[in-house]
Amino acid sequence: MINIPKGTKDVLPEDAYKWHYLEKVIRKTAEDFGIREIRTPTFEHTELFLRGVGDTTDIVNKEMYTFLDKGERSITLKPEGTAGVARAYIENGLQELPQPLKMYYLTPVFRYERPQAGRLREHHQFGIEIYGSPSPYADAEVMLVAKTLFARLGLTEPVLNINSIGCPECRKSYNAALRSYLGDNISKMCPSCRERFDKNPLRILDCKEAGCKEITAAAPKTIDYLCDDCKTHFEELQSILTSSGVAFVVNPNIVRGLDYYTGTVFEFISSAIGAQGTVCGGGRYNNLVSDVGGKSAPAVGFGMGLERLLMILENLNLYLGEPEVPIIYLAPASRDDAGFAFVVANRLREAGVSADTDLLGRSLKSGMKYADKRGYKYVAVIGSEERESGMVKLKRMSDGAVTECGFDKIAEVLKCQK
RNA sequence: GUGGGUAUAGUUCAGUUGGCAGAGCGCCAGAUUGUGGCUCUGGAUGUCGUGGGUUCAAGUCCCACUACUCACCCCA
Repeated sequence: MINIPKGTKDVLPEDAYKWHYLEKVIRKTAEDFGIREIRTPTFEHTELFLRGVGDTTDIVNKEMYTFLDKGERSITLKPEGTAGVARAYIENGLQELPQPLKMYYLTPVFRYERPQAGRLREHHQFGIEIYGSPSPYADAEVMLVAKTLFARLGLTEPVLNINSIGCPECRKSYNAALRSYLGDNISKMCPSCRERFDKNPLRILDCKEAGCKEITAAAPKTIDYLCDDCKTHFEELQSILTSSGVAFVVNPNIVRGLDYYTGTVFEFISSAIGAQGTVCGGGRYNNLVSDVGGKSAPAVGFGMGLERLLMILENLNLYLGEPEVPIIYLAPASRDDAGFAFVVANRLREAGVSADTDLLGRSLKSGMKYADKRGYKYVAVIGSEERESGMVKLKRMSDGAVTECGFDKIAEVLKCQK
């Protein structure tokens, strides 16, 4: 028995319609904002993620699926969606198109993690990217896309948390302030915080240890150390959100774990799923394009976890689309009729009607049971009577109502009735 | 990488002080004429996670391993 790799999931035929529904609403929402799809490869050169995502992040340090291909190139399965888009933006000269350039993607992403509720080794993300606009309106629009999508799915619940972690300039003065605030207290904090102190002090704010939380409760906040430009940007963003009716809370502890963020960061957090409540996370990354070798361009975007989103919808019993049920089942009256039923089914498909017939040599009664369980809307028995008279009885399974028509009229009748 | 929980049929789960491996759901077939749902009858499906140990005897007790799961870290 070979089983499924750890942290991956099968989507079975009986559940696939939920994904189709989700993807349909997502694409429509993106397109309503004038955002077009971009598809980039599932794997990239490892170097892209080292430079894009950042070589101090956990994602790059311990979670990437990296291997040498047969040409000895170091290849990595994408651990997030943004770096590949940035690469494509540069490589295809998209900077020369009218800006801003608004793109979305739907993609699997891969991270070598210990799975738990809402966390997988392969999951799927919907992401959007706006390149070429430094305006806080772009930040706000990105958040509005997520909020609009949630609303269309019937969700009001994920709470928008926003923060600004400032540009590299603000960061320097902030890190100094934080280190001096923590001072001797750092020795009382958890081991990972002590490590963060040197490596990435910002992350200390994100610690969930009770003791650390106590110490950081009154710690300096990044938003109090913003340079004038960053400060103005963050204030304008908040007023745009307010006037657009997008509710939010300023959460100074949102710091994000990817190095490319500058300035605005945000998360939509849900309480409807386990401990992993962030369903959408993003922000601004004005240095990413230049970091991966392009001409500097401002950018803002988010990634949204589709498995988590689906989990929320399921937990809240929200609409998830309709199971895709076939229209008609042609039940052979006997084994001898199977061949004719097979031909009739094919004619119906050519006429644009989804049709099935028996492939197992079932009895008529068993065929009826099968059609009932599979959820066909109609059943027609195909046998000697029908062949002789040239007429079939279309039985509607919901109430047993029967419509009689000629073989050549089946498609027409079904199209009218469904 | 760290910690807790769990592991018996396709699935959800019972299984007593250690004594012949079970149920519900699902699946298949049937209940006289060519018609589903309800009901009834019958049937198939097991390396009791794997490997050791204790014992006359282990699904049950002990040890190790593996997998799953939840949580930490981190992220969506």
